[in-house]
Amino acid sequence: MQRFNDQIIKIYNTLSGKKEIFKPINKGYIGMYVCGPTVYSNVHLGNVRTFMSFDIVFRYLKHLGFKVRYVRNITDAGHLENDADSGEDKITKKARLEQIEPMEVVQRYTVDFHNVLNTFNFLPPSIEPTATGHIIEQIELISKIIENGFAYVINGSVYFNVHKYNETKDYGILSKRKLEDLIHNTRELDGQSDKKNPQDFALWKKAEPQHIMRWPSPWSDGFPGWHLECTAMSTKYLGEKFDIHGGGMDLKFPHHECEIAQNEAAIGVNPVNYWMHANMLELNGQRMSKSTGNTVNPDELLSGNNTFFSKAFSPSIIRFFIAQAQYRSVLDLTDAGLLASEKGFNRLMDAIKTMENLKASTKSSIDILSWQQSCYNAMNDDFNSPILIAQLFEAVKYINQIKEETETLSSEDLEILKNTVNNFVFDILGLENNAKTNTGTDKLSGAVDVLIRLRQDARANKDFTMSDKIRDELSDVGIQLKDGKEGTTFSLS
RNA sequence: GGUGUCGUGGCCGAGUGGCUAGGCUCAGCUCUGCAAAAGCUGCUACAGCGGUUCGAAUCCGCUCGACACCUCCA
Repeated sequence: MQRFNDQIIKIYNTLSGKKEIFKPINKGYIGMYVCGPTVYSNVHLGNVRTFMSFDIVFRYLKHLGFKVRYVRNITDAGHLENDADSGEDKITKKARLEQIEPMEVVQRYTVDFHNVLNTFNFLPPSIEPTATGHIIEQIELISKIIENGFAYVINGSVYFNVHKYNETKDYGILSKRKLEDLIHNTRELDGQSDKKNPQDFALWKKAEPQHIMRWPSPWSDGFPGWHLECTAMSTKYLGEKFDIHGGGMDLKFPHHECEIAQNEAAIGVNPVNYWMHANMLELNGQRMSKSTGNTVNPDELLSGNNTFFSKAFSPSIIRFFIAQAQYRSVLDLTDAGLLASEKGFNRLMDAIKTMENLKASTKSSIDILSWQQSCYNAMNDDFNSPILIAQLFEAVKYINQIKEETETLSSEDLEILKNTVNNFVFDILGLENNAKTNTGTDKLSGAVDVLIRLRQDARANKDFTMSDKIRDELSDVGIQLKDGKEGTTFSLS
């Protein structure tokens, strides 16, 4: 269904600093590239937030009927510890520390990454290319940049000439930096450098003799620079110019700035129409940092096995918590915040369960179509998921009111309500109803229904000791009974 | 030091020149055998100080404060 014809999407473009109306290069098709992880350690929740933001973008665009090619790379080589020549490739360093083959590092943390994303119900990207799988493309790209005069070779390494580039192009166009300021503020790094200027960055690094990850090239046996892989792979799979490029805020400079420079230097075009940057996740008001221990891994949060949180939280509750903030805002992960999200999430899920059994009326007292459009409006406005969730709670109110018979919906409108809620909650936000996915739920509900009937009998006989005993003991094992006009229902807490 | 983002009610978090999201918490009421759930109602905020405007939390300036980036980072 081509719903996109009816919707006007606005995206906050880092390049312009404004919300812009989104127009894909080819009608109905979207090319989207998001910088994936460097697989040298376990992903943490900050990573999860960024990728989740773009997962929701991907899901929404697909829902609208766009054909989206979503490319998210795996950086498995070339990402240096720092910019000095002594800087070691992150993967190589980890391999040396753990005394294993670099590709074992890559394998281990790629698997971890995929496991975590599966747990959080991510949609897989269309293509997930690796840096090591595109060495040839990267070498070709470097050759072009050298040919065009924007890079130089020294001692087998190739560096991008930022100063030369800035003479005719704008280095800093994305991050709003001026080369002048960078020159004055670049910190002196230890170790001697082959670079002509500290602002120059590596396109190809000659490998030291002990370096295991190495490939032959016209300049030396070595490995590609980090910024290069994204340019090579985005060009290969999305073309010289594509629609959306996403990533974490922290990649804006220098990584994304360098991507633009490389593309301009090699091909002569700015590669991306819309740059999107997801903001950081904090833990208890402070930046997540491995060095200070202020960090929590997904499995620690899901198992409750950590020192920060009072209990374990399910993946959907974390997803819901993240979606309650706009992707461009800093979000603070706290126990109180997660507990509040858990309650809200459960209320939403209870309402969805209630919704399935609602009775239609002959007339509608609610303007369901205008409510439905407000859901789209929320997402159209730079993927504003918190507003969408506010609208979903409007629906919760409607559902309860219809159940209480203070509002009515025709069968046609009731279908619209159901479809819209299900689309936005499950397909677009990617939430999962935990009760639904529990195995054996049918048998469980059968058993609970028996207890509910026994309790009804007891209540009819005014044997409240017995009825309360049933209620309280079910509550103790996490089953909560709810008495309503239409009888008693239950939910799992 | 430079660049950028931001300061919203008890908490979390949207929004943005006039119609003032939502969640959680709290209080009251309705319903109920009692609870819970649900519904209804209440708590009316935008750091401070100036300015622009008929009107600003929203625009401009200053002050104070927070954060990010400038070195690898989602």
